[in-house]
Amino acid sequence: MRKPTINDVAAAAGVSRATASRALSDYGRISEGTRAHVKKAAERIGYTPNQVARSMRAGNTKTLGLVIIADFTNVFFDRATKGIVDTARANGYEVLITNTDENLDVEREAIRTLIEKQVDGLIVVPSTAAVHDHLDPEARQNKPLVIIDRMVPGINATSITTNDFASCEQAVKEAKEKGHTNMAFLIATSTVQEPQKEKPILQNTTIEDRVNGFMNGVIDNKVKNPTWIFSPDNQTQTQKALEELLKPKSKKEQPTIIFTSNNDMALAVLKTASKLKLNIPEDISLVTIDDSEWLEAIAPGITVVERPVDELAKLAVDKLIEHINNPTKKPEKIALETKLISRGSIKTLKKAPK
Amino acid sequence: MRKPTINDVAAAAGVSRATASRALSDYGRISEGTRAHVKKAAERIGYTPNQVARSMRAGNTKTLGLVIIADFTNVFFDRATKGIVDTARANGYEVLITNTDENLDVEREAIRTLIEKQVDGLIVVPSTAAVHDHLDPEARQNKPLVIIDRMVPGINATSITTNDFASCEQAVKEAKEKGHTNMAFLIATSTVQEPQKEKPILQNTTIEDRVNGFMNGVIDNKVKNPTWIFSPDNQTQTQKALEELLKPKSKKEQPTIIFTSNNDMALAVLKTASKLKLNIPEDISLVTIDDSEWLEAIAPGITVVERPVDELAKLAVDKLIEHINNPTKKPEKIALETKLISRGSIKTLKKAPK
DNA sequence: AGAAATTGCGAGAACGTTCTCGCATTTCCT
DNA sequence: AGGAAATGCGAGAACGTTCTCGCAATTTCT
Repeated sequence: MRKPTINDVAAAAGVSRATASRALSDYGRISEGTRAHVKKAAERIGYTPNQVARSMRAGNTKTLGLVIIADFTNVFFDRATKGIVDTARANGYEVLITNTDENLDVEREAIRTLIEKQVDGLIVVPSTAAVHDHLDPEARQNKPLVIIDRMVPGINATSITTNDFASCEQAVKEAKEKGHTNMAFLIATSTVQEPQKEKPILQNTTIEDRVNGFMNGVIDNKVKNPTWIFSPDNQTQTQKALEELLKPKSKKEQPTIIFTSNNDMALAVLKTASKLKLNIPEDISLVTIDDSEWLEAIAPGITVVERPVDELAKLAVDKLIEHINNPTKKPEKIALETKLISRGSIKTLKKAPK
Repeated sequence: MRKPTINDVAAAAGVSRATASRALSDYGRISEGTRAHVKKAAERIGYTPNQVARSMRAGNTKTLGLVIIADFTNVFFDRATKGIVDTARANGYEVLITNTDENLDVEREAIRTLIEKQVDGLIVVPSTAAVHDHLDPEARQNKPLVIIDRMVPGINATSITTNDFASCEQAVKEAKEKGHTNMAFLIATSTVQEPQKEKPILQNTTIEDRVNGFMNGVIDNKVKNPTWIFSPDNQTQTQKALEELLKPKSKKEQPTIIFTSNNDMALAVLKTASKLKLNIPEDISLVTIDDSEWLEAIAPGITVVERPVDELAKLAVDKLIEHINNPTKKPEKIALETKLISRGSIKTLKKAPK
């Protein structure tokens, strides 16, 4: 009734447990005859190895832990998850996944649990850049860690991020060249309660990088009076702020283009535009960050800053496994380049002067 | 240098290993004083329990296995994954995830691996309805199994699916009432090499259910000459078939509405419409299955059949845990109701003639 | 006060593997 | 042919827990 163990295989084959193990795991000194004999016996009684016991002995689990933020409005995390799972599998690892919903306490608890489950390494999207005690080597029992998407200053771990700065800057340049002078920037942030115009302390380095890229574009291209809206990642508040922004006023003040810091914000723009009967790009232009298939499919195609998410995911797993195989390997800080994909969502207002 | 075990805690507290275990896991007979003393010692030396060893002894891992299809064009699987991970976590379980990309061999292998890793139960989106030997009780060592999204005829396991039939039928009815008589149906299938008009053997029961719903709607509403396109889930071939369908011809033959069987097909329609400069719904109406935030955000909002994915995910985990806690529990077949969400993507051609 | 019940704790087995030894037996070399 | 080397296999320990027993010390009951 109990499921067969290696002892049962040994008994069925008439050999010792040690020999059975040697036959099944192909190691050590064993004759070809007995090996085949044991394998046949194992097959006959329907034996399957117990990886938990094997892990116990071996001291590794061939399992990676992934702590990530599940957010469907942004395919980045879903794509990253798939990339990580597939790459891990190709290397003989499975992945234990936890979703934090960007909550630090959940993240703490998740890492503790994964460590207790003896994962061989961790990939984490940190929910905040402010603290990292729960990510420090002691907290993770010196297990290798790769953080992705966002940097955490001062952390002792390999990180793989994207360099959004240049592409954001370039997006502003492209808008200016197409004649846009009144620009609005809609930035997601979880620190502020109400949408505001002043730059708050941003929770993570990725958003910070994007804002800095936009700001640099504003300065380089001499954009006058850009409108900044820092809004919580919250549909109702964001849409209210947008309606305020887009409702008819003097031509001088009305923005002709909106840059959003993520797809959630872009969706808010689309919804508000739809509500106010504004068309893209005839009435308002739009640029966002992170590509998604629907951004390409909807007419006229939304211009986006694309991040190399598949490459990032693969690299994260590869680097993690390198660390697992070589514990003395030094951490690296890797930033992958992004790309501005120009589609039809920036209206050409006039030829650029000069 | 080694990380502390319960033996180290025992030594540090000056008690036996048994007492240390009693103190840390809060069971058995132990005095309040020694319990506190041991806990303090554990804290001091930085002890964290080893769940692998615990699993070894206990015979359970508090881990569930999820075998799913990662497909970003359809949020269903991503939402389901999140729902499953979160619900599992709330019940003290972690989730090992494998992606099959709808490949049966990968699915087979994934299930074997998860069983070897001693998961306490499995949730599977079966890639095909045709075979299920790898899902049979022996193959999974009598571990509980819940299959979701698709039925597998003749399988001995709990299944949680959605009843798409009624909503698909209703969608056709609504189109007819708005005056549509020339209808086209675009169905995803992986069995055919080229788009075809004849209904092939469909790989899974969910698609089958949708097609049957559409067909029933066609019959009930006396729709003449519906156009059926069964196409592989492949952008280029599907778009070619669509261009053929939508290119100008006599008014009589031109469909005024397209129903698609999933979001991937809907994206193909959007792309083709964009390419041919056709607007939705002015030039062509559209209805698809499975809601996504962008389907609501893009003007004028796409009418969809919504499936209760969060509920489905939660139910899958709840039922699985019930089976884990009560191995004699009988399998159930549960079908959740879907809902037609009417937005603006069906153009009103004329009032229905009552 | 003496017997009975209760309490607190340690010794040791068990979960299912892998791996190090050691000991026969066989093969090889001169 | 006789010793050395190689081969094949079994006994037993180890990985880190939990849990059953048994025993001494304490408390409770009559």
